[in-house]
Amino acid sequence: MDSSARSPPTCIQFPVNLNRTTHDHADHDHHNLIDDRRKIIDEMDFFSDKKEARRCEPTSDDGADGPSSFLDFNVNTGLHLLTAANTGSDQSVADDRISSNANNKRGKTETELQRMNSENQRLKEMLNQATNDYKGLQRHLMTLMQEQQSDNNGGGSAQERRACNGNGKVVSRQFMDLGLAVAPDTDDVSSERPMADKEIRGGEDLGPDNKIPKLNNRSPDTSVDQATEATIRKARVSVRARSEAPMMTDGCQWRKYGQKMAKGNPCPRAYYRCTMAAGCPVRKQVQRCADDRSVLITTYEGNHNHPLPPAAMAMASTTSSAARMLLSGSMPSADGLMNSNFLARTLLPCSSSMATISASAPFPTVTLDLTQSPNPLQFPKPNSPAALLPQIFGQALYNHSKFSGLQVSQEIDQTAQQLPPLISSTKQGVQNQLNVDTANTLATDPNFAAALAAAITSIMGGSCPNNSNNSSSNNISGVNTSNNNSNGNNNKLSSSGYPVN
DNA sequence: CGCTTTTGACCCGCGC
DNA sequence: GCGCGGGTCAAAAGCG
Repeated sequence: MDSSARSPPTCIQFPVNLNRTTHDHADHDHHNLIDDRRKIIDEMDFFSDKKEARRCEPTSDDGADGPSSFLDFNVNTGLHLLTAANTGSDQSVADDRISSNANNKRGKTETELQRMNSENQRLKEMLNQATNDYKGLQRHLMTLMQEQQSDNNGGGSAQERRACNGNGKVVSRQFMDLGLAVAPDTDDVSSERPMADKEIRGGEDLGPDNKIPKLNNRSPDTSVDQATEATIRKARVSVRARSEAPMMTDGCQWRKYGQKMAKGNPCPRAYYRCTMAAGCPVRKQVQRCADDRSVLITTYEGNHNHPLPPAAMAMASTTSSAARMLLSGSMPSADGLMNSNFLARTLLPCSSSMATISASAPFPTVTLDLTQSPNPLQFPKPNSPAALLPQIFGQALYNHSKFSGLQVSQEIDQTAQQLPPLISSTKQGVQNQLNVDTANTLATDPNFAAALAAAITSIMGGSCPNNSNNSSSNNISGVNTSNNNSNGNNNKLSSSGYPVN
């Protein structure tokens, strides 16, 4: 398994913002090109007669939604020309009946068509040139990163590694691992699904396996994997977010299976399990913060064993990655605890208060605190606040990757129960690489994570008054903060709609 | 009618 | 062994 083969899945960590940032990234490199294209099109319109220009306008609108991709570019240009050709053809038919000057007009149009064809050719060459330049730069960047990493290999101390953002192979591998944690390589899908299914059945009594202790009933050969599995399943990711909505939108389908009063909190804790696939082991708990009931605490546990919609990929990526990070940072050893504390410090160094790791029993937990607004900034609102979490975790994991040991074999071994790939096409594979670069670039921005958290907080807080608008699509019944009673184990709570995924 | 929520009961681990 | 608390089960109820 060479490093080049590993690269593609690396970026799956940032499924949502990747798309956005990829655009941004591409825009940086192709901004001039796009601008040039538009200018050129304008020029074409300028050279065309007014009728043609008017006819071309709707065509150019086809690709006018946001930053245009290369595909849009090609198609757009082609349509442009085709429209012109058709225009000429139609005109000639009509003109045959009307005027003897039609031939003159037709000849004019054909000349125009030839000119536009050559223009189109020239634009395509420019596009290819820009694409090649970009790929070359990207390769160069990767080379530099690897060189830097090899330089850093000499110094073994954590401090040294902390001081320098040595990435290269280490980071790549970490990203790969994380990618596997959520969405394994495309090529593995076909062989993976059956394995995942077998895993589910093997976990026997379909009955949402759950019962962690029961995992220990397998063959001795898999004892290590079992331990890893159990640890991963126990590892939890807790997200604190300020929201009046009953539940954080994460794109998954959940079914409530229980509710209890937790000690020390007047608000009940609701238990949900993922219902997007039978036997999916993922659970989550939703509870209001005792101190501040406007804060919603959502705790995720486990990894999905089924495909997820993009919206759900975000949170799934976050939780899965965090679980894996905990796995490497909270092994049952003194070193594990130390490592966890170390991780806590390395998580989001620019906003250390946002993420904490608790290695204490019973379960290692990463807590993402999105309730603090260190640096209010304006960000484009994503479809789901959860969509941004992987970005934050990307930062955390990026940093963590410099310190933690990597369980490559484990990661590979556990691909079987991980999610299928988010990305399958070659073009998107290229985007993956761009995404990693983008994530790395963003991770180096000291204000990025903090600003992002502020944006998330504002988004979630802003969704309160009309959360039916923002969260109705994915919302699930959850905790009601107002009508809690504290007698006995269970409380009656109001319910709401189901996810519409 | 099928799915989800509710909710009392049950199981399990842990501390004493 | 017992009590406590967290977590889950499953029958009943609710809902569209």
